[in-house]
Amino acid sequence: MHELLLKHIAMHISLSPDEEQYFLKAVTLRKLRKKQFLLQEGDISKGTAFVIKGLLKVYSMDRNGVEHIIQFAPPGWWAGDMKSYKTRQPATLFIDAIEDTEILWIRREDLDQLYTQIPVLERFFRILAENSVINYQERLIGTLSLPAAERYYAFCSKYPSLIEQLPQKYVASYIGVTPEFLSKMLKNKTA
Amino acid sequence: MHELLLKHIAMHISLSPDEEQYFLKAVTLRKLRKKQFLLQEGDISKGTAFVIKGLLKVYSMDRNGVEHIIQFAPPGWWAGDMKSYKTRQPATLFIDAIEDTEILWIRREDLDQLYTQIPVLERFFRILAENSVINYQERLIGTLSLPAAERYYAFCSKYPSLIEQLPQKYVASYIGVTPEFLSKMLKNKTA
DNA sequence: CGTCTATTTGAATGTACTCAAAAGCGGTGG
DNA sequence: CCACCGCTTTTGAGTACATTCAAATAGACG
Repeated sequence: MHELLLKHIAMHISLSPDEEQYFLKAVTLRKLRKKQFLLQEGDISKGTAFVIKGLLKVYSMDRNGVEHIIQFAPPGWWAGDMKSYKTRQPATLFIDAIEDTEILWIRREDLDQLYTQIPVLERFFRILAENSVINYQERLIGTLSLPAAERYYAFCSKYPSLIEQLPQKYVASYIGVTPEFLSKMLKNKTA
Repeated sequence: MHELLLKHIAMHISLSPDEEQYFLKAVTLRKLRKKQFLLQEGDISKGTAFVIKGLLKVYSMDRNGVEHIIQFAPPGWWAGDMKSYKTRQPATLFIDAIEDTEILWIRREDLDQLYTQIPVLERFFRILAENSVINYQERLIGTLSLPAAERYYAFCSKYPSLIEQLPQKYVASYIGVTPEFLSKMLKNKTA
């Protein structure tokens, strides 16, 4: 059940079997039903989730009630509201399950402790955060410099499996257009 | 000359005087003239810069030759092409000096060594990267959900000192509009 | 089936862009 | 110290990409 997490960690750092077990003790399995919230705006995010099954979306809601998806989290990905997590302020993001999902949950206090007990975990999460920076930079450049059609194709080639799995309107939200516009766009390109 | 860097580090972790000196040994002062490049597309980024004086911009160039600024780096900020730095692939970003600038430069090999010699530096750069993630997330949400005028006001309130220092066209690039459009926008709002 | 949600379609609209040209501003050299 | 040059900002007209709103159609699920 936790193999995916250990494998994921082993991609970046190496832990002794003892350390692995110690780390896993801090982690709890949680299940979310489709449409269930992991976090809502106003909550204080008390931990971080590692998805092992299913699919989460992380999004903000604008003042017109429109969702803007900033991340999908399929198995092997982390999801959280980093700002709320770090500052202990109310979240500005929502996280919910697109389908029935299982996550491994780590509370902030536990992770903070682990950092001192297994210092190499600092490296692991440093690398994770740095990779995340790279991703957000590239996405930002896309929204600043590419038309919608090319953002769509970039998404397709970057996340081919998600395209098949996701309702089109979520892809529209992610690339930053209305569902209506994405629909028309796809029709024109095929014709 | 290096006080700003030590002060910046001390905000997040504490180093012994010995560690501080050891860290500073890995750092070299470099000066850039206005308009001089620190990094160009195609270069392989061999290090990271901490600005102590002046102002850098980090940007990408689209196929029409238009700059899209992804970050300004005034004193106290870091600048680099994280992707090229980590993967050792040719950079996709440019970095140049908006005005005469002084930076402290750390090469990747030296920083990698320092991570093992002063492990708490992992924590420092983890925190830095995490804060960076928060920033990019917020900016992404802005570009997805706010009209240009509000992105402009958000920029003004977040970076009041930069507004006075920067040519308007760079602000336009950062918030993701053409200089012409920003000019018209400001005229209308004042009138 | 029937209901709920997602997708499609169309018409009207709006926000921001392109291109071109004029005006403003700052620095430099004569 | 003024004149000129280069760069930034402004202005205007025409255009394009994407949105809004409304309604019809299609799919999925109980």
